[in-house]
Amino acid sequence: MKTTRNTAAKTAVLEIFGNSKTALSHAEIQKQIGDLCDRVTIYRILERLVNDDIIHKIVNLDGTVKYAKCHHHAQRVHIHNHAHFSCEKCLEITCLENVKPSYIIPHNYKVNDINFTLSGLCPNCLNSNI
Amino acid sequence: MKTTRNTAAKTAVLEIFGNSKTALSHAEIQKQIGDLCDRVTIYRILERLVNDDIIHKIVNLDGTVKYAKCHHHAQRVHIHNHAHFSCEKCLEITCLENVKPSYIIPHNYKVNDINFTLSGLCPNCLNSNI
DNA sequence: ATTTTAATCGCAACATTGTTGCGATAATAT
DNA sequence: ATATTATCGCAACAATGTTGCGATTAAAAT
Repeated sequence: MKTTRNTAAKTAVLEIFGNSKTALSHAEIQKQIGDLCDRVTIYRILERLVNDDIIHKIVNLDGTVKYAKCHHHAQRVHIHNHAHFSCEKCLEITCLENVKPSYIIPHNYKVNDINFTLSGLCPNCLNSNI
Repeated sequence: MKTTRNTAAKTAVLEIFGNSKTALSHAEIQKQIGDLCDRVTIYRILERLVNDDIIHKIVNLDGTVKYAKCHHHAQRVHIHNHAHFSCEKCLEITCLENVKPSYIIPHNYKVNDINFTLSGLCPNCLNSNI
């Protein structure tokens, strides 16, 4: 039945996500974790958290991978269909929970998951550009 | 003025794209190229072709990167705002040129580029599943 | 409280993907 | 034919992710 365990490393990773308003990469998590656990362990924790729908994986336009907390809205089936915004300047990735794309797809395709990422300048960097 | 040259390797890569109906990864191109040119050269050719708007880069949900030919429709500004479909079974990625998402974004964000990828079963694999 | 079990970990080793510097090569303009 | 310089090949490196396996350890069972 595959129970999932609470370990020190997992707790630490969850706390890091709790303190972050933006999505985090493996490297960023590792920097915060320090030598509390191994590099590989972080990969495995992230994998588990994704499977348990506690975080979701975000792939950016440039191919970089980040993770962010899931905010469940009492949906039965949990699909991460909201948009992500990737700032070209500060490189931060944020979930735009309320931005959901609408689209029409040919009937002979079966869609299981979607990825909708917008890239450009976030409000902070847009202001400091003026 | 930076002229761009036609080399044997570039011609070969373009021909491979011409013969493919789906998007191609660096590894797939390399397999077809054989030892006609170096691995690094393929990276540099892909980089150039992207800059010249001859191909566009597609980042899949799982983080894999592929490239596909651009189909220009007499637009002045060339934005790759169409959807891409990634089949979970045959792993092929195809451009859905006619599928374009509509969405509403907060005004304080400046969007320069978008990535809209759908993942699931393509028509071929959907049929063979029945 | 002690034992059992299997989920998780650390480590080492490896694979893939992508980048950079630099001297050599070759496409194009003159 | 010659000059210019975009492109190439090679080697070396870096980042990211994966796998196997014996050692730990959280949590269930006793």
